[in-house]
Amino acid sequence: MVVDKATADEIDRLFHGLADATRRDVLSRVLRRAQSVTELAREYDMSFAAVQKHVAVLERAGLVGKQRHGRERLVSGNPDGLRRAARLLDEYERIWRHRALAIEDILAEDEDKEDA
Amino acid sequence: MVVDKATADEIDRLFHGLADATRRDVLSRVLRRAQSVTELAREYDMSFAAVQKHVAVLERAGLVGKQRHGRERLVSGNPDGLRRAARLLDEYERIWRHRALAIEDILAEDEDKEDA
DNA sequence: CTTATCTACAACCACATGGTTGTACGTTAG
DNA sequence: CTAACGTACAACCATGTGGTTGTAGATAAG
Repeated sequence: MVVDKATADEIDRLFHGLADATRRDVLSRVLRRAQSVTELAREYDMSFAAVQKHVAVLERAGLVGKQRHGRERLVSGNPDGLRRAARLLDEYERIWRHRALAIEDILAEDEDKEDA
Repeated sequence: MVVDKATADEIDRLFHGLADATRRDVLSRVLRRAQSVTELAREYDMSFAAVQKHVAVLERAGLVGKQRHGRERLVSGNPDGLRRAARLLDEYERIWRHRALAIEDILAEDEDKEDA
């Protein structure tokens, strides 16, 4: 918490980026191979502009990046964004595990009392 | 992908649940200790009903559960939900790593050709 | 140069979201 | 029993989101 100076908004954007099936699909595609927006748009039953917006959301979330390549913009996956999300989830799991350990300690204490 | 029969909507709800600072804070609190909605509501600068809605979102996401305890409803964290989210992120990372390995293979091939 | 392609962006619409207040109901405390 | 508490839920409002179409700017192709 102290180390991670990510603002709440950044984290909001990160998870919001992942909270849509189309965006997750785009992400998995560009993780495999960088693709132009037009190329991506062909895959979905929606307008080019809609796909463009989804890519923009992923970009703001730090999950993908764009490199211009001639007249097209190649969208590529950014594994750092994923790792950031994964580490955040790890923190919550750590909280849980810490609590689980604390409970074990309490149970152990009870056993000690029983022994006494 | 074949094994995970989670619908896209479920995953949407999962990440949407995590995409709000208040909800993440509620989650971290109830992971440490189950609390009533009123108790939680005291911590935030918003109405009881608003907190109630956030809890409902977390509940639909499978991140928390409620146990009735007298006249209050105790909200407690559900680590399974977290683990599900973490595993999903792992899948994306696996895609990336697979691609990274593929690139290494290609580079190795190039080296073979150089040797030839 | 002209044309076609890829992209960006604005305007618009329907609907979801996050917030509010108010009301009603079950349960505990006096 | 009555009063207070914890919760649930409906109605409402402002704003955000996901979609559309249309227009305009760069860049590549002929």
